[in-house]
Amino acid sequence: MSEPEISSPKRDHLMATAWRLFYRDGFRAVGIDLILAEAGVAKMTLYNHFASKEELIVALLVKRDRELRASIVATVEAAGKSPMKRLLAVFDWLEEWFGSADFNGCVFIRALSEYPEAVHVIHRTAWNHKVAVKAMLAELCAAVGVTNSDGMAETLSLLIDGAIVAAHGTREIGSARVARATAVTLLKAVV
Amino acid sequence: MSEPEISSPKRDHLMATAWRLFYRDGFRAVGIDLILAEAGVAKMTLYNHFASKEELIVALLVKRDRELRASIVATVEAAGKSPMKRLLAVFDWLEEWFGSADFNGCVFIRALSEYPEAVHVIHRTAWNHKVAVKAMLAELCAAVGVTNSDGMAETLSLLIDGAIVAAHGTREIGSARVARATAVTLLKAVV
DNA sequence: AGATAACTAGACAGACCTGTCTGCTTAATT
DNA sequence: AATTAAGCAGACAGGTCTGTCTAGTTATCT
Repeated sequence: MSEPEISSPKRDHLMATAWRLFYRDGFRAVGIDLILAEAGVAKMTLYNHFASKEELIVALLVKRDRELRASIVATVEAAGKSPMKRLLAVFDWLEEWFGSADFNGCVFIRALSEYPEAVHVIHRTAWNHKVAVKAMLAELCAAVGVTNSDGMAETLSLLIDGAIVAAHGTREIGSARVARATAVTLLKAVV
Repeated sequence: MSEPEISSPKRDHLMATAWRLFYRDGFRAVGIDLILAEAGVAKMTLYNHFASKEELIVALLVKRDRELRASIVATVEAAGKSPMKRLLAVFDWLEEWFGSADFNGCVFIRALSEYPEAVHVIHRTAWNHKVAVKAMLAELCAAVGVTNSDGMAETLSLLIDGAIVAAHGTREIGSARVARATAVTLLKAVV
């Protein structure tokens, strides 16, 4: 409800600061007061833009979902026309992400973890992202010529999420390459 | 430090109560006071057994790690002598776990998420579990005759953790079957 | 110049947090 | 019977949490 897409400098700045702190330390670990102090913004400004901390978190997840998928799409497009190269570009994107300086796991998996109840709006919002990514993968699989593109997308999703968890646990990029190599093996078997 | 393996009724009861609440709601979401109230135990009793909340959490993760791996081993042993059946029994174990009434994700992935910093003792303890499971998988793979058993174990770990995340997001057991079918495909290709 | 909207600082409520301390009771052991 | 260990209830400290409210300030628009 309420206007979902309004943008303003203060709102954007609050979201950027909140994102940085939440992603670094966790949603429950970071309080509103810290976000306000770091952003240099008054408390009522936050509560004029967001009804609650929960709504702020949901807005951040929705925004991050859009940006992340757009980033994947850009990498896929840059990979050229070959459907196979385009699909595998997702794993290259993954490897680059794991290697970035501020990588700290997947915020959606972490949101699922911090708000574990199935009915919680943050839990559901986080899972929506994974569903959307799986749909992207299914399209890329279909372009490659995979008959059961939904099934293959589901499998690739497992590999990707597993690789993200491993990268968070080890701080190494290797799991992206393992996932990619496994994807190649699986795709060779069906195309 | 301090005696790591002491067991007492009060300590066990505290750990059981704490486990239930932490697993249901999360580590940061559950306070010491709630655990004490639910357990019917005085605060000083808790702090006589554990130096801090953090130490309690670590003790719970270590205990859960032992129990969980023992449960997997039991399932593997019950699967008979065929190395392939024993390896695939892990995925049957997974499916049964996903279907259990109180399944609420993997507490280790959730601990990685709630304590995202690499150096945090809870983060490291949680990851230790994943390393230990991977070692189990490598042994089972070697018994099957997989040459690169460590590599295959790494891949299967990705599938398993991905399946856990998916089961937590969907509350459905299907991801266990997808992971199992993928494992069969991969194993057929190398054995 | 007057009105409107956005932002500010800061107090405030009421609850919760972890961890410590004290004084008392129970139970087992010697 | 005396000692020791374990657990009890509850106060306490010092801080943090989300969210509300007030009153004053800036800036824009008509």
